[in-house]
Amino acid sequence: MPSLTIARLATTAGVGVETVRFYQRKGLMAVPASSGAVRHYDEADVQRLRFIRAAQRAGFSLKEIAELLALDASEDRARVQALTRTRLAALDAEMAELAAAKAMLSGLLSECTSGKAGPCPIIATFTGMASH
Amino acid sequence: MPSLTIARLATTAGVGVETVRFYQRKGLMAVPASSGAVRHYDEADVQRLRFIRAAQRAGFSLKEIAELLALDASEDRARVQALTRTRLAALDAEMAELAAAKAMLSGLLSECTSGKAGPCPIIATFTGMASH
DNA sequence: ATAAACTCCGTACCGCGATACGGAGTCAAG
DNA sequence: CTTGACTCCGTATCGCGGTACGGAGTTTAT
Repeated sequence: MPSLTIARLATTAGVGVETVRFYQRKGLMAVPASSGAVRHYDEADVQRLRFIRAAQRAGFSLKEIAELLALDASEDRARVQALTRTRLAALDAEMAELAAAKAMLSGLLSECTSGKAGPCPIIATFTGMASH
Repeated sequence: MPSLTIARLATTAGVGVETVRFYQRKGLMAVPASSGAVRHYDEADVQRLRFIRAAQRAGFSLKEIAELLALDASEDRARVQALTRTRLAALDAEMAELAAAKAMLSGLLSECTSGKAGPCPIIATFTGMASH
């Protein structure tokens, strides 16, 4: 059985030791029972940490991730699907926001590049497109 | 001259009174000189607040927004363009992240919808695609 | 067997962007 | 001319996601 110290666990999963402890405090990971004074971790813990990072990249909060982790072992497909659909919708909204922001900034950039002299009309550019 | 109290300024711009004060403390807005005990605001302040919200939507931090506001009156087109280009690049990166997250979640959703019974393989789905 | 490195655990602190609280002063309506 | 709403200002607190510190105990290499 591959037994890791907390430092090896952390570096394997690409996080800091303090972050692992933080996740333990937040209930995202169990603190393993220690036979002795030093606690040991295994491959499942690495997977769990990797999952947490991936879910964060998908925009889930740590609280939601805790729920997903709890759900992983459960049969509650409906709940998982609900969380997932909610997040997908949020992602679509965020992408639309980003697209709008890109358009705005591109506009500012061309305004600011083409003009000859004087200040770029930063505030005017933004507020003109701020209808949201 | 349209003179607004802080509460009317705030609600007109769609923020809270405390938020206006917060921005003043952060140097994003000047505290107007008061003739008397109550300070007065005008349309330019509303524009400024709207600009702040728009710039936030574009992903600028308050610190960067403070710089943009300072730059608005200056002739430093190069600096404005640099900030803008940096933010555009960051937006592209964020959009790629979101697209990847969408793909991941869509995968999970179909996994979880199609299967008959038992738990959805949440962790497995994420960690399998976590190559990033 | 001793020094260096690591672990454990609690607690404090960080940056960000707000939001809340509370006392004193002020302003407008009845 | 009082009452109630609003303002001013300082300071405290919040939620999020960590990061840092420090003392005591434990492993590991030499």
